[in-house]
Amino acid sequence: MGRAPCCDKANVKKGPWSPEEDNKLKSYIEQHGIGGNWIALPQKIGLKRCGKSCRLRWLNYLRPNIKHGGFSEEEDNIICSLYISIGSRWSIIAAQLPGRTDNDIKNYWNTRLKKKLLGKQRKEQQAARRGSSLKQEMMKRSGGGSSMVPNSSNNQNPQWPGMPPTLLAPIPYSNQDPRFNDHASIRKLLIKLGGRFSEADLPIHHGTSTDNHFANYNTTSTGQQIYQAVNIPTSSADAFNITGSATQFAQAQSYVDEAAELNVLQGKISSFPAELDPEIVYNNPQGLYGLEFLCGEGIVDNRIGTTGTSGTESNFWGEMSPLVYPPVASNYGGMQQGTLQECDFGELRYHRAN
DNA sequence: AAACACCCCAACCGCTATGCC
DNA sequence: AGGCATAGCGGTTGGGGTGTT
Repeated sequence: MGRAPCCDKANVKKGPWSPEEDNKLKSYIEQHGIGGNWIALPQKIGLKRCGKSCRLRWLNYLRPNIKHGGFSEEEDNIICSLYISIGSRWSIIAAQLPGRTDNDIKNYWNTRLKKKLLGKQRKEQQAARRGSSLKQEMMKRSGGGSSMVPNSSNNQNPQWPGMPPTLLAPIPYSNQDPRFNDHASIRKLLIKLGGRFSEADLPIHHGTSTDNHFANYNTTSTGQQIYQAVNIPTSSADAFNITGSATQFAQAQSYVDEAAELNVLQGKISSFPAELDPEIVYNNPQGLYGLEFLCGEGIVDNRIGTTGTSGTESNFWGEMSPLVYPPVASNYGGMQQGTLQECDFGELRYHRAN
């Protein structure tokens, strides 16, 4: 048995809005407000539209101070940063971008930013391939060596000191690869890239005027930017420039609180190289199983090659890379006593207990 | 110039959250 | 406390626009 429809579908107009309909809706709301009931609104003003449709039209298009297109570099970074930290909560992301609607950001992400990101990934992969073949060539000339043991001089990742280079090895990419069709994978990829991408990485360019803002894209921006953007809210609610409703603020704040808690948790994990000996990780896949969510599946994929790929939002927080969340010591005690026990991090509890 | 392919975005759909009775 | 109505959200779709062959 399905849910009762919100309106009489037969007597409701669908499709694009006409200027007349827009005018009716806009002038009514400007004079009388919404009146707390979107469902009743279309009848009041003689519109043959569903209340939901009116609401969407107002929020996404007619509302004052709405911006369309022309996303700035700063907005790109904010979107990417928040996507890393909270995923596809478009309404919350929109609350951080004055004049932007969740629908707009969602569309922008799906049509532009995601592709930009994948373009970057492809480039890195090509670069890595080139580097890898060069390395093989040098190995041949020098008499070779064990591929199983990383060279000590190579054992640091320049971008993330202390992190074995293997952990950030490029993930094989193809357009058809289903791994890149889900949000979790994209987010991991974004984290891996440190949020860096430039216009040059954009595989497709439409040449519209709205693309101009990419012209000055700072290609030297680093994961630090992402780190800052993501972490600012955890230290101060003021940093969240809430332009939405009080509800949105409360909701956003709750995510911020969650993120702050995760900071603590991830802070513990982020000392991975010291506390989780890479040797153990590499040589003991069973021990790692269940922990991949703390390090990103790509890590396990690359090194061990066996991991479950649920790819669902259910383990959303767990999928966040510790790279994004540096240690925050102050709340660690509380985290140990409180949140951790309530979280369903079975494997984590297991490893903590052992 | 026409046909086709691809992209973008407005709008829809279905689900969950919330508030009220 | 439970049920219902509405609001709000995120995923998806379809049509128009633009680029390519």
